[in-house]
Amino acid sequence: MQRLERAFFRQSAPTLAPQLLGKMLCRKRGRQVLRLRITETEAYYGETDTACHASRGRTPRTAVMYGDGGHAYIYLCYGMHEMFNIVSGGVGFPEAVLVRGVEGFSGPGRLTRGLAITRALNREDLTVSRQLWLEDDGAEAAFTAAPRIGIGYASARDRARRWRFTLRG
DNA sequence: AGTAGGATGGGCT
DNA sequence: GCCCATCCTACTC
Repeated sequence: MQRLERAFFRQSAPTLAPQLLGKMLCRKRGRQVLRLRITETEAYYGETDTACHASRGRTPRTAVMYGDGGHAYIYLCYGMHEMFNIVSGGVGFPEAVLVRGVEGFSGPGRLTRGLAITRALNREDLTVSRQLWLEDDGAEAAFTAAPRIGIGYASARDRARRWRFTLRG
């Protein structure tokens, strides 16, 4: 088991998102560590991506996306669902990968509830955290690409982008 | 200071 | 397929 480090997360979101498939999302709970394989991701890429929260510019909420790759961006959706994103790329360009599914939990709201991932972990540095991190166990990961979910407000061009990645098999 | 709407999910028809 | 719970963010006045 190898913890994923900074250089890996500094790739652009559309490149990083499929590479996160098959990696282990690790969450410490008491004495135990839950390790669940990532099965579904989505890329959100820059201020010009009208589906990305940063499309309206930098705000207190989105500031973490402008920071270095490898940090957690966690926000509340529809007043009840915590969404877990991994900031990608380098400093200054806002982008992130939404983790939409892990083995045992399909759906971005369900997996955060199942792993007790809340906004208390917003901005957590996943390269050094003892609470939340990622590991590579060397598994191969074939995937399929499709349009992103729940972004009807975005431009037709951005709705059509195939930036949703699902583990095949 | 007030408010519209959202990167969802479960339950019912 | 439709409805809606539930609350924060960001935009408007």
